[in-house]
Amino acid sequence: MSDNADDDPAPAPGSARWWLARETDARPSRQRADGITLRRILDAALLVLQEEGADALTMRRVAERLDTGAASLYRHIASRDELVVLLVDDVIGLPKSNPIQATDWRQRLIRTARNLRGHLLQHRAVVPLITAAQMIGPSSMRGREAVLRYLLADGFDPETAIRIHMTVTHFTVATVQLESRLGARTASERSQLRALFAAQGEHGLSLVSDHAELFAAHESDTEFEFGLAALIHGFEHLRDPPNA
Amino acid sequence: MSDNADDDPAPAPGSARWWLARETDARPSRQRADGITLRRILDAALLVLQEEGADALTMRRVAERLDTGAASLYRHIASRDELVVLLVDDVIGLPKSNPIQATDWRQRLIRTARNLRGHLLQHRAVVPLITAAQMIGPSSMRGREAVLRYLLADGFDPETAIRIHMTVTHFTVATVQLESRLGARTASERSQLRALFAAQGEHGLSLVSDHAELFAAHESDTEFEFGLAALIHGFEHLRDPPNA
DNA sequence: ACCTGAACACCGTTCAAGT
DNA sequence: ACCTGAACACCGTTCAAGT
Repeated sequence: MSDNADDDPAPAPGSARWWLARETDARPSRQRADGITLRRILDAALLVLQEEGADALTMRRVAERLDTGAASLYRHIASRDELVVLLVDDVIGLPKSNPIQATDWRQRLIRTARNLRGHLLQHRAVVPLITAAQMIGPSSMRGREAVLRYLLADGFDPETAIRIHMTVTHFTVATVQLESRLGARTASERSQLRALFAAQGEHGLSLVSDHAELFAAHESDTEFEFGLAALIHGFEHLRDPPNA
Repeated sequence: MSDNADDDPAPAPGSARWWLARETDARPSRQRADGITLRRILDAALLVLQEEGADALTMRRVAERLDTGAASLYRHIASRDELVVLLVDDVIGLPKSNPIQATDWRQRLIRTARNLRGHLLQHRAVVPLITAAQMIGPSSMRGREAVLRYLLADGFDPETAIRIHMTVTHFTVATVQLESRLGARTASERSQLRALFAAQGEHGLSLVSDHAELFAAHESDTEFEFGLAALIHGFEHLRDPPNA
């Protein structure tokens, strides 16, 4: 009789329903004879991703690293999509971030965002795989709790605190994500970029062409710091209750 | 003797070198007998994407729409990657945006960003395919020229203007991108989300659990407007020369 | 000269057959 | 009962054979 999706037989990997089902089913999953575990699959997948690139992340290749066939992986995960979701959450949770010491909420927000950015940049390979759907896994939840704690302690009301947290987190992930496929820019790539901007004059885009040098010089580190500083300036106007 | 990549035989689709090579080779590409053109391929691809989803965007399926075989597409594009890059730039360029009327740079920035967001939301299917690499195609370049024009006219120095443009554009695209895989949230999905947040109490995350309702209620429209307002507040502090 | 069917080297996933 | 080789239904891309 239900017309919602609560009884959908197969929730999409990464969705709230999927994570919930996962908590419920959290059976210890009796040790298999062959010694293959979810942990080993995730480790193997991360290695494939880092060493061979995104295109190489196939069930067959991961299985190869574990000296078995692709079919064997299906005893531990239901699909390749699940593997990706679990891998992303796993990597997001890796940094045993030492608690952030700072007296000021602005400083704590900035350091938290920089920590996340630094961590993501160290794991560039997984960044393109991150979607909002995956940012509700256990690792993301732990990060949320910590940020929420200090924003509330600093006098923000819960609604504003959550909005600030979401905005900064999404901004940080997104900045890394949009730059991740460009990779580290070589001098040659930068000069190609300058040439491309300069060439736009031929299509009547004189301003883009005139400032080709500045566009080519644009650094995503700078953009991140600039945007983060602007956001935090903006948040001060929205503080509640005002510090008067 | 060159140790840079300028003579790399096959630049990656979407890279500056690739776009540059495309401008140079801009031969009119003599009409084929069968009437298949790049234009028709892009239109067919967009239809496949919108009607059948991301997984259906295969060379075979696009070719089917044009009553031919996959091999025939390779006379017009070099690879599937090229198709995706061209499709994304094509869609970004679609809106014949009527020039934005506003007296204030803040208002113009806000309307430009909202226009872009609205346009992307109307073409959700292509959003996950956007990367920074594609945002240097001809359509993006045209948008850049327009934004740059009014920021410079409003007294920003070129470096700041470019930074503001890049930050707002990336923020806007990224916000849509992170939410795009969640799709329109149904009441059921929202209640699942609330349940997931509420369940975090069992893992010691009491703040996340206590505010489950607020997290589940979080709207990406609100986040977008909140972040955009905060960014623009922040930009005012960085204006150069100051309006004194 | 142009076009494309058929083939190649892959995929994710399933399941019958083995242990 | 558990595991997995082999098969199925797909991919993107190539190229020899056709027109």
